[in-house]
Amino acid sequence: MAYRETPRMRERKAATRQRILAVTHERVATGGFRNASVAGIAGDAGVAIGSVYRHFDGKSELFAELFRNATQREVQRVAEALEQPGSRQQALQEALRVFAQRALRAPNLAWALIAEPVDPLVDEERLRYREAYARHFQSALEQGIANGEFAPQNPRLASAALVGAIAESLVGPLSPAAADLSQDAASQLIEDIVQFCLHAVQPLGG
Amino acid sequence: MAYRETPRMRERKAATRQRILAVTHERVATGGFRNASVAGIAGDAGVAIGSVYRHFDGKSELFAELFRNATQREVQRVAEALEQPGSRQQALQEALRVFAQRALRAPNLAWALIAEPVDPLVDEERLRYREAYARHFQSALEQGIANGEFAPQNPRLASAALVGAIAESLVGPLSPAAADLSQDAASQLIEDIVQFCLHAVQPLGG
DNA sequence: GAATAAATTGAATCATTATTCACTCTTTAG
DNA sequence: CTAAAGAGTGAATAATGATTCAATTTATTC
Repeated sequence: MAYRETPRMRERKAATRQRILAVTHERVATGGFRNASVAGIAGDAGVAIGSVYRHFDGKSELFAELFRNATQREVQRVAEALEQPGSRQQALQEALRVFAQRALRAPNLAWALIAEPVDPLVDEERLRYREAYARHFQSALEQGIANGEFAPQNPRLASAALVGAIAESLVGPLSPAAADLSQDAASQLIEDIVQFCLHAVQPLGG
Repeated sequence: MAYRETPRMRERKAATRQRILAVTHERVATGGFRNASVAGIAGDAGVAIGSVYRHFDGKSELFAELFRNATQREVQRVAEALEQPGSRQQALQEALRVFAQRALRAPNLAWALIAEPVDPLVDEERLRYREAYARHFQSALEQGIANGEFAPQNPRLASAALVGAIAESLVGPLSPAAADLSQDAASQLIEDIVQFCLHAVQPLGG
């Protein structure tokens, strides 16, 4: 026998794998999954096309893993905001702000994660992603409804509607490109959105 | 000279053109623009592939025209509801209901019109479509804000958020497939959505 | 019926991308 | 240094789907 995988090689391979994921992220964040061809990714990562297939079983698997990584981070941030003890209104407000801020900072990425059609493997991940959001928002809404901080309503639907309202406001073609917004205008937009969403779930009494 | 276009032929051509548009609509309503290949369209319409190109300059133009037709109808319905005189709340409620009902009845079409990425020509039309919606919703909101029926808010943003909330609630993967809903469940879903949206724009006092 | 012009056809072509695989290059162990 | 085994390569292949166009058919006029 002669060749055996060493820690050195294992690390190097892991680094390449990471690099491929990183440049894919870059491409998706710039122009969506459509913009992420295998040839382009390989080029950006400085490896041959075939090498991408050495690290991933195929484009779908690469995309699915990327999606999982990216969304995990997003959901994590929102979940943290919602897990703050105390007023459900304040927790929801903060979570919405986090969601909106992150989406506004990377609108193409947000769109790719929320809505862009890609392929069945990614769709599966997306389902999990949405369910994760729904779980968090929904439970905060349920708690708030129970303690009177929010109006009685269908929490599952409201959670979807909140996500939709934010997504459309931020990434829909109606909104000016995020890049063109001044810092102030961006903050104002986020505050408007958060206000709209909070208002939507609050009891009519205030 | 010998051949000259006669009314008979003109009609026949127009009929074929219409048939192509109709089967394209059918396909888009079933599985989105992705499902509408030129070969499939030609087959459905009972003409050769090449004939599609006799009636349309290309797939993009065919799609753009189809999109224009389909959205015109949608916007028209919503606009009619909003143009009812009297309470802005009631008008908005009715318009939201119409929007939601139509989207729920043809969720794939709704998704194709609202969000599916297709090509730049369609994107242009989509921009107009959204602007048309925005104009109508926005002006109703502005009137309602002015007369105190709605809470003071950014009407442009609220209009986008309303569209997003409905779209996500209805066509997002969280919602069960529309086909599986009983008549009652569908009505309930629509009422919940309308309630959410109305609540979002109402003054806190009620 | 013959001549003409337009309409129709669909196989061939072009374009785009994912995927493969025979080959070369590197790394490792002895 | 050499042999073995894995890693890396990228031209070739495969799959999909839009578009073209030479040949054919059909409609019209005289």
